[in-house]
Amino acid sequence: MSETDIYASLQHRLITNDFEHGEKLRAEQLKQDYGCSASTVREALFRLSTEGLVDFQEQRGFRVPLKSPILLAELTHLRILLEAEGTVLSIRHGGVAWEAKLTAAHHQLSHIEKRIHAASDSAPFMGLWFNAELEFHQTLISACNSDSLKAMHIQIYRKFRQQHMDADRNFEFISMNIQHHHAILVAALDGNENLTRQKIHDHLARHLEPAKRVQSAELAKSSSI
Amino acid sequence: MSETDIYASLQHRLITNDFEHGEKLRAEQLKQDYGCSASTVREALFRLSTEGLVDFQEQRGFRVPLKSPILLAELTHLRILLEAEGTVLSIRHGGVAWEAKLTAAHHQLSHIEKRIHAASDSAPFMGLWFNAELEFHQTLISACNSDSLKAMHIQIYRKFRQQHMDADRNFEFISMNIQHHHAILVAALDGNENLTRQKIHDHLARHLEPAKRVQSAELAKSSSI
DNA sequence: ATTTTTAGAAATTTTGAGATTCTTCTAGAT
DNA sequence: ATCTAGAAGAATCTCAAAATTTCTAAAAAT
Repeated sequence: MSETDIYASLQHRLITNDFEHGEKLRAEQLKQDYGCSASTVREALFRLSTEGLVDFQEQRGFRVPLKSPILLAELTHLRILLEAEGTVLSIRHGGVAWEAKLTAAHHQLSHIEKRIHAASDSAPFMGLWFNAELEFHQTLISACNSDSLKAMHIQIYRKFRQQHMDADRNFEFISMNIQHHHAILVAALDGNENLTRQKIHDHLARHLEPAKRVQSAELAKSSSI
Repeated sequence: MSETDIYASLQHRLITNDFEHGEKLRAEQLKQDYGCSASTVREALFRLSTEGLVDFQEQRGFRVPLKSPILLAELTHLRILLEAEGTVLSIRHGGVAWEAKLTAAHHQLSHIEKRIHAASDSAPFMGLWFNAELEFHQTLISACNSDSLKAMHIQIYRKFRQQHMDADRNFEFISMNIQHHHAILVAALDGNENLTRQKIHDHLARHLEPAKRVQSAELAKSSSI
């Protein structure tokens, strides 16, 4: 297993909350999991720290970041900013190929969400849902013609997931999600840029405090770049 | 010299173009510069690769990213997006303290730019100008109440600088810059959010191809989050 | 009872050598 | 002349141990 594989594996474990928030990450311990030396794990942890998925302090090692409602709100704001911008650009440059891809991604996600909605226990579906949800949101911005924007978005998305991996399993949430995703799809296929921005905002703003939600909605009305 | 110091030093060297674009970065060579072992340099290079300031390929080491007009355009777009958003938030939350800080930062920058404008050779001022320019743009977004937005901005800014460190030395550029920075300051102190967005856009859009500039201006008129 | 000191334990950082992989160069075949 | 195979050389990657720093908790001092 190479350094890059270990990096990818740790990244996945961090965003699926395989570790506890605040937990110490010791290279000497983690090397057991991967059958390699501590230095190799250390290199991977350094990369993850630059990305913000791991906290690093000199001479006192690595830790999983603590849970923070403030951070979650910040990340939500940035997701709204980047996804709204990226989706509008996709509407302009994407063409039919993008519309087809988006429809497909939505269909897949919608299918899984309906199964969760019907099932008594959503736990076994969470892995599938996770992938489909990411795929849908990535497809939204996939035709924006900016690799930098996409890279920034996935980075924010990962930190968002790390902060927010629970409470996502109740009936009401899934029910709302189905409606939200559908509203975004319809607005985007219709080419209605402002409505698309609005629906992306509405979808993500549920992760903000009620007070912040109003503030953010106000901002939505102002003009941007 | 600790790993963190080496990381910071290499970061600075990379964004001031101390290395050639495309140059190979050998840990075995760089260790000479810092009097440490190759592994320590390697760890720093890994961190920089995650940040996008260094390209990494398994089994073929590290390289300084090539110059790319496309990448510069993408980074410019993201700077406009983040700085416009951050500045509008600062206008709302900053209060008098922020206005004072912004005025001070502008005064400092303006002073240096006027000296450059008067001088025959701008080269000796570039270091000062670099710091003052970054300080001004960071102060714009400093009261946005989002450490995540600031972190994202500095990351984009560094990559922008790495891509764009020349051609910044001619008369016309500095002359325009003085006007641009002043226009942003006035609009921000006036609390005029839309005008501030517009001026930030105008200031940064000079790094876009003429065609892209129009496109970007259109986008500026649409509403955002 | 509270604070400070200190010695031992534990964790982190750094190092340099060995193993592995890639690149370049050369000789022979097409 | 071009292409391929193989060997020599160079760079990269991995690892375990040494050096450094921090942490813990018991003893001493206030």
